[in-house]
Order: sequence, then structure tokens, then C-alpha cells
Amino acid sequence: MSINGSRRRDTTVADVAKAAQVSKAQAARALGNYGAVSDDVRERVLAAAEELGYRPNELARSMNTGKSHTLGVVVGDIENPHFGLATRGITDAAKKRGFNVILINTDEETAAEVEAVRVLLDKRVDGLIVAPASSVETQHLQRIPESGRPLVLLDRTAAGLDVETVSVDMASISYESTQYLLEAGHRRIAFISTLKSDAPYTAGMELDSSQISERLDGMRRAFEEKGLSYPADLVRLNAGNAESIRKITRELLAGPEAATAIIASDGLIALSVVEAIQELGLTIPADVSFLMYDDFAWTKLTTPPLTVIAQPVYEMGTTAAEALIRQIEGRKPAPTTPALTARLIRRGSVGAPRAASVFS
Amino acid sequence: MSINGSRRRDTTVADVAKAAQVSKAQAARALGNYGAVSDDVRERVLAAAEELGYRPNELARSMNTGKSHTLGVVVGDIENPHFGLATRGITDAAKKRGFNVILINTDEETAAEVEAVRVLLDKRVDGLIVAPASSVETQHLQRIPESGRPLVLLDRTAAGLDVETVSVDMASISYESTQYLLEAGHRRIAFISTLKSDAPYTAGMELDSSQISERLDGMRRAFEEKGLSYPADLVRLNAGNAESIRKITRELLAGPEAATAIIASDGLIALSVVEAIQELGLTIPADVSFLMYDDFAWTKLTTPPLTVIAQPVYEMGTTAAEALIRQIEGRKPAPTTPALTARLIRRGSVGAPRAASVFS
DNA sequence: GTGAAAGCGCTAACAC
DNA sequence: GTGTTAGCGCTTTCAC
Repeated sequence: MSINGSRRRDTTVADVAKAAQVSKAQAARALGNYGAVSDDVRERVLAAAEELGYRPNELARSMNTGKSHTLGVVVGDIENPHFGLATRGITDAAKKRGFNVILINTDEETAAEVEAVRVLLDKRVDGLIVAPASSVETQHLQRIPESGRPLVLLDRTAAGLDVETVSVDMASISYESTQYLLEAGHRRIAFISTLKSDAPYTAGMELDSSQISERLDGMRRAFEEKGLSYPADLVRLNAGNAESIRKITRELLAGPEAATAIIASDGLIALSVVEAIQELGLTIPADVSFLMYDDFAWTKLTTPPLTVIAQPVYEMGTTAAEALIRQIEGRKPAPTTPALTARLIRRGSVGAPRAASVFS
Repeated sequence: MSINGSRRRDTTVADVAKAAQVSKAQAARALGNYGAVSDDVRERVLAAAEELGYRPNELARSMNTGKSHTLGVVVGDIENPHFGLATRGITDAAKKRGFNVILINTDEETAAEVEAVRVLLDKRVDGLIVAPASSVETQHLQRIPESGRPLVLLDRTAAGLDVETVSVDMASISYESTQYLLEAGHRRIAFISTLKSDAPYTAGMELDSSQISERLDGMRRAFEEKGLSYPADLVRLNAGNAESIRKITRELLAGPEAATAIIASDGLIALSVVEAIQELGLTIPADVSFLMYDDFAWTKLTTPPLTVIAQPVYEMGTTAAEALIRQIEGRKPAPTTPALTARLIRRGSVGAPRAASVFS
């Protein structure tokens, strides 16, 4: 005893076993409730555990079961409400099934993503959900299934990776939205994305993001169906921060060939675009029409309320987590995977272009 | 050898040691780079490791070092941008110091929080950051320092818990903001919070949240300094979901004693309040003034832009993580902890009350 | 510098 | 039912 102070060791099964006067194995069985244990023993063990304040060491448990009951989640930016909501979906679904979540942010940098995957694999998570920063650089993702752990992709697909992917059909919703803009009379439709790229966008260029590719494909198809060709000069990438987005917006809206409608690829971009439009003293939709991906609550509060492409983000999160856990537990795929689809919510930010008559 | 297929075991130090023709201990030393290892051995071990694709098992490592290099983070709702941003701060700071983050959502339910703490402790995280759902029920938080692991509180304090807490001084910013409203002529100032409570608010009532208490204290002080008494009937709790918030807003704005100004306790509430105000056909600030906690980007896009109380949320996250890691590593507190303060950003949502002359 | 061996706390064979 | 005995993959004495 003496001065029993300083660093107190956690109480272990051995301690409990001793106190309950049974073998370590029996104590472990009672505590982990598996195997066969007499009521008498179970009672004594549980009482002793309670008494001693025993708490299982999950690390030790994980070590010999090989299961950590932990999911690794790798997203571009948790600060972005899109991922915030998706993460909420993931953690909710995970908790429901007894799994925890280790979250890593990549800032949409592939290097950080590679590192994140390494760390999570080293930590022996049971599976991973990744929203890949790049649909092209995917060797590090390849390693996940190779290491025997399941992987589910969120939002974007990855080249050459045959894994379950939870995302909505971007091509068709993009097609539909573009049609809507075309019918309103727009021809000069700009698209702004955060996607990093060394070179400015040119038609037919290979893109790093399946998601953006699909959206552009949808737009192109809508144009071509009307016998029009799609204005590749209005696609702007590298819309990284607020400042660059304002700059892009100003450029897009200047000159004789200015855009008459702008599509923002996500909520963060939308914020800066709308701000820039207001700063220019322009009015939506009289001077410029506006459309954005993701339906956040604030989009209803602007004047006018914004027309958006709503994605079932929370459901995508739960779906991804459920799919992953299903794979981890080796169960068969759900009979019918309900397709997740985006939909266009027409509010007030799309109108006829100023000089519609010129074109139509 | 034979059909070396099926389940491939991960390669371990033992495998590497064998391949490099050294003892397991030496291989481990080279790999973990600690202890003394000759250049020759190190080289051979590293080469063998590379060759075999060795990856350390962090679980095993954690088990005998007792350090998991993982932080547990418990927040009310990651979907709330306030926590999204704080979490971003935490993960950024953690990553910078080589720590990972396990995130758990409590939905502001104390029961879920108790469970979350238990799970994280069982997983042997090195320390925890908790935004406590309740400032009163805190026995489970007590257990964290008792178990020998550091705890840092975020946003709210907890009764009887002497741990580092990262939050801004709510009483003074609330005082300042209330003064501002009073000077604009408001007397009927409502305050809406998500805080759960069995009974409606009454003056002097004990609240579950230190944060809300402080805010109300600040308001009260501002009123009293002007020789006025503070309208406790305008404090509304239990603003849980969009529907209840709209209902509260409608009530607050009806009748002869209607509120002339509304303060929303967080961004989620603000969204619904503003929407409800618009639905009622009222105009901000002509019909009702509005003030909210947290400065989100969208607050600049409404008409008029909203007057807000900006909190350094991201910095609170990084500060909390840094403080926690400092404690984990047993280092002394930073010489000067820079005080985090909120500030009032006056935009356009506060004006004179409709019937200001009646009061002044 | 190096290696053998003893754990970390738990689960899982395997006997009895 | 119960206890004994090996491990899981790593770190860490402790000799040499």
C-alpha cells in the first residue's frame, strides 16, 4: 500500500478475476459475455468489475479480434456544410451499428489523402469511406481493398477502382438543369468549380473529378440537343478561396460576351459568387441568373431565394456507412439499393437573360 | 507455400526481422527508430520492410506505449456549422502535432454524451475535448481526469469541474450587444435558444448551460444599468427544430406586447427565425430587429445583411486541441493564453423599433 | 550493438 | 462450466 498515489494502473480482467475468485478466462467470458458461464460466476465477476470500476481495454480487444469497430472517414473539408451533413449521416449510421468514426480532413489535397489513408490503415480501422480528392490519382485507394479492408467512395468515383460508390447521377441532373436554363433563354452559362487544375479548362480536357466531368457532360448534352455548342470558355476551375471566386465572377460578368447565368458547383462557391454579384451592383435574376449545387437552408433567405440542385447529402452519408458496415460484416448487398437522386428546386434566381431576344 | 491465397496476414516485425536476418528486437528498433542500431542493420531492415510492404500495427504499438495519439472529440452536432468549423480547427491543430481525431455526436443529449465518453475512454484516447451538453450533469466528465486523461471543455463550462475551458466571454459581449439594442430604442428584446428545459424560462431560473446563463446575465445587466427590468417572458428555450422555432417566432411577434428585437442563439435558429419573419410578411429591421450569434458567410447575403456576434470558432478549435495536446505531453501551459473574444459586427438588421417613441 | 525474453490486456484453443 | 495456455504485434528490460 504505502503512499498509493502517482500513476494508478487501470484495472484489468486479471484484477477482476482475482477479486471474484475465478480464473482470468472465466472473468473474461463473463465480462465479454461469450462462451459458457454459470450464473453464479457471472454475478460475482460483474459485481467485482463494478466494484473495481473495470473498463475493458478496447485496444487489447481489437488486437486479437482484428476488429476495431471503427470506420475511417476521409473528406475534403469538414467545414463545408456538404461534408458536415454527410459526416453527420455517417456518424449517425455508424453509431446505430456500434461503430465509431475517425475523421480526417484532406483540404482536397491528394498528398494529405494519401497520408490519411496510410494512418487509418495503420490504425487498423475496419473500413474506410473516402470522398476522393482526385478521380485520377488513386493508387493509394487501391491499397485499401488490397489490404483486405472494404472501401466505399463518397461523391466521386475513382478511376480503375471497382468499389461501391455512393453518389447521385450528376450527368442527368446537370442535363436537366441546363435545359431549364436554356429554355429560359440562356446561352452563355458559366460553371464555377473548386477543382484544382494546372491549366484553364478547354473542351474535351481530362478532368480530375468524375463529379465535375459528369456535370459538364450533362451541360454539353443539353446544349447539343438544341443544336447549340457549349461555351467551354465559361467553365472556370481553381475557385479555391473567396478572393479567387470574386475575381472569377467579375471576369465572367464583364465584356460583351459576358455570362448571363452562373452555376456554382458548391455552397461555398455560391456564397462568394452571390456576394460578388451584389458588389457589382447587379441583381439576380434581372441582370444574371444563378443556380447552385446543394440546398442549404440559407438559400431560402436571400432575395430572391436561390434555385438549387438539392442532393440527399445526409442520406448519402448514411448509405455509405451502411454499405461499408455491411461489407465489413460480410453481409450480402441490400436487395434493392435505393438510387439517390438530386433534384432541381426552382426558386427565384433564374429568369430570362437581359438580351434574350438577341439569341432566340 | 502451396496455394498461398485467401486471407493474407499483415507482415509484422518478425517477418521483416527474418528477411533482414536480424533479431526481432533490432528490427523493431530500426523500424520505430529508437534505441541503438548500426547503420548496416538499419539499412537492411528498412530495405526488407519496404520490400515486404511492412506497415506498423498502431494498435499493438499503442498497447504497450499506452499512447494512441488519438484525441476524442464530443460535440453536440457536427451538422451545425459552428461545430463544423470548430472541428476543423481541432483536426487541423491535431494533425499538425501528429494526432488523430475520433468524433462523436451527441445530439445535445446528455445520455449520448455519457456513452460517448465511455467509448472514448475505453478506446484509450489520449485526451478528450467535449462541448458539454449540460453544465450541470457532469459526473461522467469528472471521470475523465480521474482516469488520468486530460480533458478540455469547449464552449461551455461544467459545474464543479476544474479543467481548462476554451470559450469566449459571453457575459460581456451579450452586455455590449444588448446595450446596442437598448440604445436603438428596443425594450422588448427576445432571446431564443435550443437549450432543453422542462419548464419555460422564468427569471432567476437555474439553467443547464453556462453559456446561456452568461448571455442572459449580460442582457440583464445592460437592462438594469438603464434602470430597466429585463423581460424574462421573452426568453424562449427548447427551440429544437425548424417547426418549433417558427412557432416561437410567431408567438413572440404577436400581440400588443410583441418583441421588437430578436436575438438568435445560434446559426441554425437564426435561419428559421428569419424565415418565419419573412413568412409573416414582416421586414427586418423596419418591423423587427434581428441579431444572432455566429458570423456565417450567408449572413452577408440576406437583405439586409445581418448584424451578428462573431465568435472566433476556428481558433477556439485550434486552441482547445493545442491545450489538450500540451496537457497530454505534460508540457507547461503556454506563457500567455491569448484571450478569445467575440465581437459585435453591426450590419443592417438592427434599427429603431416601430414604436420607439412610446418608450423613450 | 545485439538478441532473448518478458510483458501490454485481451481472446481463443484446448483440456478437463 | 471452468481453468490453463497460447498467442495478437509490438516495446522494453536485461544480459551479453
